[in-house]
Amino acid sequence: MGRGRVQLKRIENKINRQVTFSKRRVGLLKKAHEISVLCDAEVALIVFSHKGKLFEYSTNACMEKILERHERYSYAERQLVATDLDSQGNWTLEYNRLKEKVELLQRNHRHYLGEDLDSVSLKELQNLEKQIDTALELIRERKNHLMYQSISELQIKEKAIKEQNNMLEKQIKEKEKALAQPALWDQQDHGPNASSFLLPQPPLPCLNISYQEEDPEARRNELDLTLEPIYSCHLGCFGT
Amino acid sequence: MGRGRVQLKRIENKINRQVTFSKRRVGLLKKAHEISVLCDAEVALIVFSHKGKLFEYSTNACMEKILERHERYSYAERQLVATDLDSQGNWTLEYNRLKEKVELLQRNHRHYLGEDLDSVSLKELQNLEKQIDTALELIRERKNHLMYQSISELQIKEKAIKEQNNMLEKQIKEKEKALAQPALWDQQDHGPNASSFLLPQPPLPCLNISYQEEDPEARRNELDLTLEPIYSCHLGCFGT
DNA sequence: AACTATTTATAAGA
DNA sequence: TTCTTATAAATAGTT
Repeated sequence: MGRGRVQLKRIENKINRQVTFSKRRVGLLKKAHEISVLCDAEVALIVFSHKGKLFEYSTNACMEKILERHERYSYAERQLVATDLDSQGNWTLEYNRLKEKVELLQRNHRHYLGEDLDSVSLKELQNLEKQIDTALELIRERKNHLMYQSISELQIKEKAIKEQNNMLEKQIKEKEKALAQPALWDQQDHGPNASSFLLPQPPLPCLNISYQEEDPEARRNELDLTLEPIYSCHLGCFGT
Repeated sequence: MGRGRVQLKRIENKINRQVTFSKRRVGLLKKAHEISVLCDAEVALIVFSHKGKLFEYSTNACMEKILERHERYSYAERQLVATDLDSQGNWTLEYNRLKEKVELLQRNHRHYLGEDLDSVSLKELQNLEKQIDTALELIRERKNHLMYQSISELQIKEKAIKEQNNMLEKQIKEKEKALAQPALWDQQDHGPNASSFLLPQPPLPCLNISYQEEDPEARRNELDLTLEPIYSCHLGCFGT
């Protein structure tokens, strides 16, 4: 388009290149806008001149949103491509893939350990962070489970110990009664009280067993009620 | 270019729009490549079709690098613009930006609630799911904190109650002693023992206070030791 | 997807 | 830079 054909190679004449850049830049941005409007597409166009000056166009002027979308899309695509190749059964490809994969894994492994991060961009770092977060989720789930158990057991213990307290207090009351009527004590109360003094534990095991049979489920449900609503919260947003 | 002028407005005929999109998309990508080569410029072009399919071009196929460069550039620019506007007091621009932002936030908010997802592709949905997972982290952190507190408190309680048990058992022993020597009881032990019978609680508050002053820290550190190693675990990776 | 009449983009020149 | 103009390229409507 213009006088004479254009060869697709760098224009060596500096002035010429600059002029062509200005003209084509306008044309490119215009076309980007046109396809965006005509075809209801979302377009983001970024152009850095040779000198490093930035020119950009984006549908509805929300560059960040489109880049964000691209970020998400290309991340997901990478994962799909990886699984796609699995089902092809091409062994040469498979081998090269495996080699690449090993390298990737090693690199990732280092990244997961926080090493070799010089070559990792901020965005990639952010992604890395996310991935690690996700990995943590499983661990946390397990941890949570253990913690719930721990709480349940502590609560059971607590109950049992309280029960034991009550028993002991009752014994004290009995002693008090006995002391209040010292005349009767010699004949009646001596035997039973001596045995309960030597063996104060018996009530505890019995209580433990009965609570473990029955209470843990109720306790866990109680805790779960405070857990579930959290998942319906909605936080965070794309835009800055 | 073509038979008849084109009006710059959305093509309502669906088929027509799709065809035009295909044609113009090729043209646009070609032109992006041309300016890149001819003028030694760095170009990144992202196009999402109406249906959400991605098409992209980037100089030397390094999209990430260019987007990063843009990120850096536009961040610096934004700060300049921000300070500029502050001193200019250009409220119209500011207003429009705010309006855009609100719209964006609202759209995102709906997506986070699972509404309005018709225009969101499967891949984007998968990513959205991930983002929500990440948002959950903060909530879980808080929850964990509360759970640790709960455990600590239960353990403190447990200790205090056990302590109380010990006290009560001691009292029983004293009673036993007193009963074993009924002759001495009338003159010496009556006053003190009666008061401890009427007020069995006093030892507990004292213990509670001393534990709350001193034990929680030790307890929490104990728990943290089982927590920290988890964060240094390395799981998951990019490729599958 | 291929054709073709037109419009549009732009290279070169001023 | 901007305008002009000849010409190459892109593409809308059609087949």
